[in-house]
This record gives sequence, C-alpha cells and structure tokens, in this order.
Amino acid sequence: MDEIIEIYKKQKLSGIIKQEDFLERVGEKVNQMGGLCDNRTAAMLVAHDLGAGDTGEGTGSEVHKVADIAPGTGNVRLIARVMTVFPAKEFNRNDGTIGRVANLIVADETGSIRLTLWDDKADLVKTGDISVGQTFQISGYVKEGYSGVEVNVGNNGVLCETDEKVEASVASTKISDIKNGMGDLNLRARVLDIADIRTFNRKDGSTGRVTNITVGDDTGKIRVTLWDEKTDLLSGLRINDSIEIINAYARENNFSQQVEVQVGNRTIVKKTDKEIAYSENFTPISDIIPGESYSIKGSVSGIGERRDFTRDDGTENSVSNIYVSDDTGRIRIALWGEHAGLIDEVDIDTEVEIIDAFSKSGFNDEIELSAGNRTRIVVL
DNA sequence: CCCCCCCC
Repeated sequence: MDEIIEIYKKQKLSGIIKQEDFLERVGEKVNQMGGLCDNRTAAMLVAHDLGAGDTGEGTGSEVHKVADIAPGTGNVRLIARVMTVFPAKEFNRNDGTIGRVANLIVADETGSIRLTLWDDKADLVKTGDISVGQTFQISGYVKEGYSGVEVNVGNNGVLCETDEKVEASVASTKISDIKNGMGDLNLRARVLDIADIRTFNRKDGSTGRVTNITVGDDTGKIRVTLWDEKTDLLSGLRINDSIEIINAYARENNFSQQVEVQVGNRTIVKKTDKEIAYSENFTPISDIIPGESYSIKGSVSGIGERRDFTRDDGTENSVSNIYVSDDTGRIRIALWGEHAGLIDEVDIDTEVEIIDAFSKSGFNDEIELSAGNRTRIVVL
C-alpha cells in the first residue's frame, strides 16, 4: 500500500484525484487485470490513465506503435496482442541466483516485435498466464537482440492484460522464401485448391483428421497441411479467398520431399479482404520431365474412352485420357477418378488448364501427366 | 502426426 501512496505522491496526483479514490481505482485495476498486475504496476497504469507523464520505465504517456520502435527508442509503452509464446528458460547468474527468461512475439496494427521477459515476468509464461491471443499493455526498454530489435520487460517493466481491441499485423513471408524448418511463419496468400478431410489412426489409437489446401502469392505456391480441429476451418474457405496464416511452421514432407506449411495448435488462419495476386506458372509441354508436378495450359488434341477398373487392393476406380497440345508439344493426360468425366465436357480444341499434375514415364515410355486428386482442371 | 501418382 505504501508504494501506491508513494506513486500517488511522486506523480503529483493530488491535484487530479483524491488519494482514497486513487487507491480504489488501483484496486479496481488489479481486479480488472485478473491478478496479472501487482499493486505497483496497477498504480502506474492508473496514474498513466490519469495523464501522469512519468510513471517510471517506459510508461510515459505516448503509446508507441510497433513500427516506430527502433534500436535507439529507449523506454517504450505499447499495446499489443500476443502472437507467439516461446517456452521460458532458466539460467544461472554469476551471483548464484537463477534467472528466468522467456520470449513472446506481439503485434499491433503496424507490425510485430519480439518481447523478452525476465524473471517474474518470464514466470507468467511458465504459469500459463500468458497465451496467444491475449492483449497486453507493455512497458519495457528497447534493445538490439539476436533476431533484431526487441522490447525487454524486466522487474521494472509492465505487462498487464487489457480488454483493448488491437488489430494485429505481422510481417508476412513470401512463399518462395519459405525454407524447411522455419517457425514463426506468417503468410498472406490466396487459396488455390482445397482437398477433402481425411481421418487416420495414430499409433496411440486416437483418430486424427488432416487436410490440405494449396495457397499461392506473387512468388509461388505451397501446400498447407491442417491438423485435427484446424480442419474445421475448411468449411469457411472457398477457392480464391485471401487468407492470413499466422504462426505456422514449415516442414519437409517425408513422402513428397516438398516443404509444406503446417497449421498446428498455435496457428491462426483467417480470411482477409486483401486481394492477393497469383498467376499460375505454366510449363511448356516440351520442358516436362518425369517425376515432377506441373501445370500446363493448351488445347485438347485427342479424347479417349473412359475405363473402369479394379486396383490390386480391390478398390474401384476410373480413368480416361485426353491429349493436350501447346506451341511446344503434345502430351497425354491420364484423368483419374472424378477427373475421368472431363472427356464429356471438352471437345477437340477446347482450351484447358491442367494444374498440379504429376509427370511420369508411362505407356510406351512416353511422358504423361497424371491428373489425380491433387490436380485441378480448368476448362476455359 | 497423413497421403496417389493407379489403366491399357
């Protein structure tokens, strides 16, 4: 209580508010923050709310925007939403005490920045009092860290949850820059294809759900894998929607050897209004070599028959074939399953786009494309 | 952590 009164005096608040009212408001603040604020922090915040100019470290009246924070900014106050929480770590100080440190990524409408929390503030991560999606009033000091400018919040800093609504904007990675192993990945992209949801059994006996979407931006496209409850997002998605994927990670798929974006527990996927440019990269037919995925564009130059067959494993399927020609050559397309019906929709000379078909050396050692369930076909 | 590249 003494320290609250000390702040009351130090901030020369007697001309603004009665001491007892100040104490009451501090109490309200503590309750409002759900126990996340101590008395001293709450007192500084109330003082700030009352327009006090110097409430200690970083609590000057100006609220900084993330984009304005530079290495020389000094103490800052910001209001930002937690985008990522990294686990807290302990370390030994030279004086024999155990220090704690934790990192967050927070964002406001101007960008995102890393917060480094020390000791008591880092403990809030350990106790689960800080999680993705919460918005905080933050006061700390700016420092150049390992991965750029960051805000350090120590014992004199402030980290208080607030109800204030903050639009979070995070720098996005271009698809062509995505590398295996990347974390903390944010993308803005256009939905190009949406697959069905599949269920599978885990080794522990539980049932999982998984699905994929293909997304593109002006630098390329990538397969996105959504797990379990994240597959529910599909019901709200349509092809050509613009989406933001926040806090995803990139992993090479053991099966395809391609890097994919993984949408896990902590990843946020949401639609945006922003138009995202994407143009399909069509390969000239004569450049196709076996063992890759390609998109081609051309005119139908041959139409075969539909055939129903039984696979070795007993499942039924259908296949039909068309030929497609462009300026550089002609190729056979095997149309599997639902694509087999395409032969009824096209005539000779119909323009088509065959997107994401897999090339292989087929019948008579000729290169052909397989249009399977990862392939999208557009009839123009 | 899951999956196709199958037919004649």
